[in-house]
Amino acid sequence: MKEFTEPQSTKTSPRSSLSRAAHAHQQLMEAIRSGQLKPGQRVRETDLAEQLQISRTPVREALHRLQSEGLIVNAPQRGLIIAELDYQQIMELYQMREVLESTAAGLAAKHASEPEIYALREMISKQQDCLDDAEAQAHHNRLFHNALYHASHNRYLLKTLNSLKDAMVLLGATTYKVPGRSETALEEHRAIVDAIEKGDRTAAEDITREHIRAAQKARIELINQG
Amino acid sequence: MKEFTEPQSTKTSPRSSLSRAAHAHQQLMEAIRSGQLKPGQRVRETDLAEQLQISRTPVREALHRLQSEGLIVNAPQRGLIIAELDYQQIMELYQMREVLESTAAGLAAKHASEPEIYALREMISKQQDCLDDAEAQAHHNRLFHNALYHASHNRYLLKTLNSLKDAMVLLGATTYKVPGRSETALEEHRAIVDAIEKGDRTAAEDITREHIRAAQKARIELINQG
DNA sequence: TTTAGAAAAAATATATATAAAATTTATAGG
DNA sequence: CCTATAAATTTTATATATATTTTTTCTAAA
Repeated sequence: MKEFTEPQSTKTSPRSSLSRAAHAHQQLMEAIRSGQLKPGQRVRETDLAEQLQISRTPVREALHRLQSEGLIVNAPQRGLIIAELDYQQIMELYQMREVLESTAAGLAAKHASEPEIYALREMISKQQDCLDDAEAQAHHNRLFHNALYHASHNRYLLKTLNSLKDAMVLLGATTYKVPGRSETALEEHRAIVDAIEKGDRTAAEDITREHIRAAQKARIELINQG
Repeated sequence: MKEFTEPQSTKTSPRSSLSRAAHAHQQLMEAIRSGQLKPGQRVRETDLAEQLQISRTPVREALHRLQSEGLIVNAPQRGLIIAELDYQQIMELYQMREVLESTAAGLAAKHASEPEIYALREMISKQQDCLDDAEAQAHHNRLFHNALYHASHNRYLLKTLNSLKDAMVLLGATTYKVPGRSETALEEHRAIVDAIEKGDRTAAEDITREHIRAAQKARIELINQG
């Protein structure tokens, strides 16, 4: 079996200060994101150890971590496989995001510092600059949401939302491929930050809830098209 | 150092079909719950391997898992220690529970099946039967909340709430030790199930939010007494 | 004393070897 | 041709050995 292609000088290649286990985890996440590893596909310690040129021990740790994150599941009669989310589970995922992201925005409206709000605005402006590139949009979108999680100043919320974000990798194509979604999402981000800046908790919650619902609708559209 | 006392035939001794790693994890959780391992205390692979009479490998896995669950943290200059939650973090924990438990109750009002509602009532009745025993109350309380999580029919919510429940172990003494808390909590549980049975989502959410807030107040009371 | 730095000690990360499970394949009986 | 069972194979779990890294201890200079 062929080894994972590891693009050299890209921003995706952070480097060797990482433990081998952490590195393996990153590589696997990236392989899932890029589609080199597809949902349902089997994953074996031995294979990965060989492909990544390390021993089985750190691979094992990475696999355990991915299991606890729900990206890999132990399928009876099949062994470890990349998790396949069915429609129901995807809806549960968005339902959860709706609750948690709106909570994060609401808390940010109460607790975000001026520099944190500034950072959110910066990200929106970066996103504005690449409205035509769906992948870049998705990247900046992730950064925005991450900054929002931090601004909530609740560590459990932060951790859980990060975990949900990772699970989103399993869904494949970004919803920014849906025509018009980029522009709408950008507007929604602006409205969220406006509400946070005003300290309007309820508005921040409501707008964010609608933002996630819109993303969910775009996702359903993508699913129904195949 | 002395070995962990492992009470034999109690309900806490599930047995050997478990992998060693899973067993180690259980033992550690139990040691934390029982106070044999206290927050801030150092935890070493080698020690545990010796105490549990197994090799370092499964101990390592258990420790990693506890780390990802937040029960153990890697303190710079000190190594692995049992996590110590400061006041702020405890508040964040209850804030998160407030959001998630109320969401779970709201979803249960929409999706719980008749047998699931029946199970909730059974648990309330069991709890009624041991109003004088704080530990037993705490046990039945955990079962009740667990059943509530399941009734929400959202796997991400279930998983996250279970994780929060585990983190609660770090808080030590149960809030059922606060005079009158048992009786009040029981009434609140009844009100929650009533709302669920009626399919009244908003009521289920509101009552549950208040239930968690009451628990938080009891917790604060415990903290302030030392 | 205090503090920087080297040496020693301890602990963790990784590799590899062995044991135990689980899965697949092969074979005999229906 | 199907089914059940056992042998063979693969894969994972655990143990142990080795390599790195981190912490501690000791020493010497300020």
